[in-house]
Amino acid sequence: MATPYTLHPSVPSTPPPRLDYRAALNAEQHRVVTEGDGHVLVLAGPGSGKTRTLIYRVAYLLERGVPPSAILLVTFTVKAAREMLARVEGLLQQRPDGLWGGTFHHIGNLILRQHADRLGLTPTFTILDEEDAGDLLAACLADLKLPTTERRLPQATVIGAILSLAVNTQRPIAQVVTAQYPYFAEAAPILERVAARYTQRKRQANAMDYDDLLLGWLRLLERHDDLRAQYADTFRYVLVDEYQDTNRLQFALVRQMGQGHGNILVVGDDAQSIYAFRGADVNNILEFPRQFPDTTIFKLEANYRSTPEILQVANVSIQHNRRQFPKALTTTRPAGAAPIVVPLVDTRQQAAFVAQRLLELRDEGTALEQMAVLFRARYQAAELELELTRRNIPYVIRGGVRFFEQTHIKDVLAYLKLLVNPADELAWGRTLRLHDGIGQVYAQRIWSRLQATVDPLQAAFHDAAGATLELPARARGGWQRFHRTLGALQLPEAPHQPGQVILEIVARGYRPYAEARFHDARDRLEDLAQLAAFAATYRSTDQLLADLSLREGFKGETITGWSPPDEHVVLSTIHQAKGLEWKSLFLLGMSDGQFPHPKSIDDQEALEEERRLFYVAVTRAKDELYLTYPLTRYSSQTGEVLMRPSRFLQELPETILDHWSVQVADPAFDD
DNA sequence: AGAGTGGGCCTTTTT
DNA sequence: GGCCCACTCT
Repeated sequence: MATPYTLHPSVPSTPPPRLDYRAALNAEQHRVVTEGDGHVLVLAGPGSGKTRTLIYRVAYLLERGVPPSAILLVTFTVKAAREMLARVEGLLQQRPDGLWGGTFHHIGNLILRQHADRLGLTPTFTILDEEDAGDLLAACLADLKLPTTERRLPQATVIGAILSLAVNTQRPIAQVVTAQYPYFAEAAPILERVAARYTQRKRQANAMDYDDLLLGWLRLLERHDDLRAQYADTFRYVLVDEYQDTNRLQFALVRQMGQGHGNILVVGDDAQSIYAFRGADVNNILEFPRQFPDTTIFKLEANYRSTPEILQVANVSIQHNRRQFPKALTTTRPAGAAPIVVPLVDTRQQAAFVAQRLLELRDEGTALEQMAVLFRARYQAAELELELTRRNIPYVIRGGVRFFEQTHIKDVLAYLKLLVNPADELAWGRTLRLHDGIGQVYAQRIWSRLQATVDPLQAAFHDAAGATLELPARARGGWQRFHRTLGALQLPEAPHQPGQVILEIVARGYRPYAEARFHDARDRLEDLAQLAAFAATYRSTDQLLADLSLREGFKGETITGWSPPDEHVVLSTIHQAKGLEWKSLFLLGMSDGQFPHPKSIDDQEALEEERRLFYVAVTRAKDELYLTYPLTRYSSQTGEVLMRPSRFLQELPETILDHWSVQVADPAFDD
């Protein structure tokens, strides 16, 4: 049996105090917690205590004697799982050891490591991230040796996106292409061939991409009666958070995991379904009662977050959507101020206004922590960032480059990968190419020689001179250096602890390489030291690699010594703000042509999704909401273009909004 | 031919 | 703010 996700090692503790569920929950939440058996759909509006309800449900089950290992709690992100388990621990004064909590991918990984052989892999399989998948796809494309001039083909990364969408939505490739990428319609048959080749090469490399973690998991259950029985026996309660953002493949998994016991409780809000672009299907939640006809529906409609004025804007707006569960959110909070619409001359003025207002609010006593600025698309924050820097207002922009996706991190991890999984051709290629004289061509040649042997690691180890590799002098020098590093890592006295292995790799060769290649080598080497320190908390390298592959964590956020300035305002896309709340909220770019996104306006489904995004944005605000938009936009062709307010504003009655007319002083200097 | 620079353009993102 | 592409210089 897999080791399920746990927060900490087990520690014995005294029996917890029995919880007072009545006092902690409202009537409806209480019903969910105590009557949540069978197929249950919990429609939880924003700010309705959804997470609270879920953790009390888990606590309730545990208190009633359900073993933690019989509970499967699936969340949208690793972070959400961690937070929930920590809160359950806080409630029960006891670690819910053995509870299966995490993302679909996380659970899939745990299960697949146990039964990799059934899929023709070994338990040390590598997990490919999107970049790796793209690289392998590019190689597959090359395998097909297509005449380059003949047909217009998507880039490897685009092919990756198409294949991924096909898997996650459980649709044929041709259908995905027709619907989402019509300009590549005639390439569909070639994409099928690329996909087949890709599957083959992944198996050869003992590798799975993210989608395989779900697909492989489903296949295990569908094709192996013993495993289906085993897991039906293991899990007696399945709880799924953020159900509105699940896709069809995930639905199939939920259904499978719920077979037998029939205890599937899903929590979500159809009005907050905002991930269709990556395969989420709002029909999962809308159709849940039809998929499981004995479903009990609970509605959490009491909002504890926003003022009535803010909630009214959200409620009125979302009513313009057709397909949804009817709901009537009510707030428990006293009246406040109406949301404020603020037109500005242009995006610069918009940035200046926001910066100025942030400072005013801070002077009036609102900490920067309690304020955030949201936007539809990342680039919309560029001017604001300049303005905040100019005015010395500390900020944190959520997202950005992920720590583990940076080149230098991936370079070093590639060494670990090939040690754990010597079939991993991407790891070989990547590490080989770090050496002088070895590029795409010679890396490929070396790998094809190694691949032909029984044990590539041993083969590499035994050919110090590269005698069998037929390399030119310069590449042979690179090979010898590579060989020395590899050899040092395989000596009996070589470190096994992953943190030390990383230090060894850096000391052996990556340091000089990084110094020569990166102008910011010092920072990157510091990152690697942080990585080593993080890795030192692991005993086994394969565990480390699996965790890293399935981990969110942005540069600066997770394991580096960097931490945000004490006081800071948050800048975030609306998508990344889901689930969060702030006292004062700014929403930028509320103009037609920016929000809703122009590509969505001709498609009812897409437009409704944009409106849900607006709904998510508005409901992040507790007390104050500023909706700003620039009146003009510059276009290289037509010059200055006048813009109208977003249709999401125009479709609201004037009376529920306040309107400001402001003039902001231009900053004195331009840069 | 290949690297270096500048301008235009931009959905959204987790694993 | 960053990426991609085009254009230019070596």
